[in-house]
Amino acid sequence: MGGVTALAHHLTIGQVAERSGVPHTTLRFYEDRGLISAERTAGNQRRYPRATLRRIAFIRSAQRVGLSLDDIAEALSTLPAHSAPTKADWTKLSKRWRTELDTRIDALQRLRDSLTTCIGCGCLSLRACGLFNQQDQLAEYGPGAPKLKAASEGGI
Amino acid sequence: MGGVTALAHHLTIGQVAERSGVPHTTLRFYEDRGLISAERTAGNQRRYPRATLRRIAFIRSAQRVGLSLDDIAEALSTLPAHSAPTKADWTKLSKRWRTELDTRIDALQRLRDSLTTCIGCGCLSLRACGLFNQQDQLAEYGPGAPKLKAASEGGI
DNA sequence: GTCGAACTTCGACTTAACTGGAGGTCATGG
DNA sequence: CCATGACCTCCAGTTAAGTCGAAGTTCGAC
Repeated sequence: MGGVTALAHHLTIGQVAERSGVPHTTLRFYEDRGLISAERTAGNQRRYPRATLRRIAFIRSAQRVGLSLDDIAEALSTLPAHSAPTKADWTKLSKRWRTELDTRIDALQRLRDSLTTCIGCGCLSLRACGLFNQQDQLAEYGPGAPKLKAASEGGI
Repeated sequence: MGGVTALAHHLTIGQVAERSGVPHTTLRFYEDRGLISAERTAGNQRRYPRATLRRIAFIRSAQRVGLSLDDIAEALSTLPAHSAPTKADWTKLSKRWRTELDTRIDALQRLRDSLTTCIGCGCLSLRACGLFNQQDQLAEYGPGAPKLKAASEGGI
């Protein structure tokens, strides 16, 4: 119960869980997957630097828009694990993701617009619309569960 | 092997699989989940109306942008299962999804822009940026695996 | 120095979305 | 009429992302 104090800039897992809204079980899971990391006390307990909160916010944001933890882990690997990222760090990350995010935004807009445009243009079959055409080109990039083997040119 | 003929506007599962690019196993799976349906021959084999191809294209598009099969199933339940959807059908579907899709597009753009904007404005902590703020509001809307229960406004 | 909350590991379970195999049935060109 | 390939059902396995519980350890306020 009492006041958990802990060295000002080192947060316990419970504190991080509370502040980030991410369950502590999930934080350990993220650690397993290499998304975050922590120092340990003499007694083997985790202590997180504040920068971790930022990392977690980023992870959740990226997840919300449909990116996998593997993709996110790869991107995050370019950021320093324990200190606050520098401008250069962000720029690097930004470059890698820009295209990927643009593609996804495009797909979403396409879907949304198809719902209207296809009606407007009378091509109810969708056949001439972006919806269909994208389908073919992005082909196996499709849905998201198992294997996802090849995955193409790696870069996210 | 030979020419699989079948009544012109009724496709076999193999034909649908080939034309849609979706494995036949997955087509049966989709049927279980109520996403598509088929008539049966006297011998109990599936025969799909052509409109099914459109449904499948829609399903895959929606999945690609991160919607769950449950969400998609719900939306599709407003469309006629066997005939081509009418303009009114599409309009109904469109209305239901518009907001949802807009929200997702927004989140994506926010993430993308955060990668640049946060650098530009110097708030490397992201704390003042959309990334963080959205987090709270969309809260439980978040990641996608099990339960998804209360989740609360945790606040990152 | 002790007591309870918070922490530790580890392994089993869950959900979503498939994927694959076994074992049997249907359809059709020769 | 029969071989072969496409189809059928059922069920078990996989991957991703968690989630839960047991059993034991550490922390820190009293």
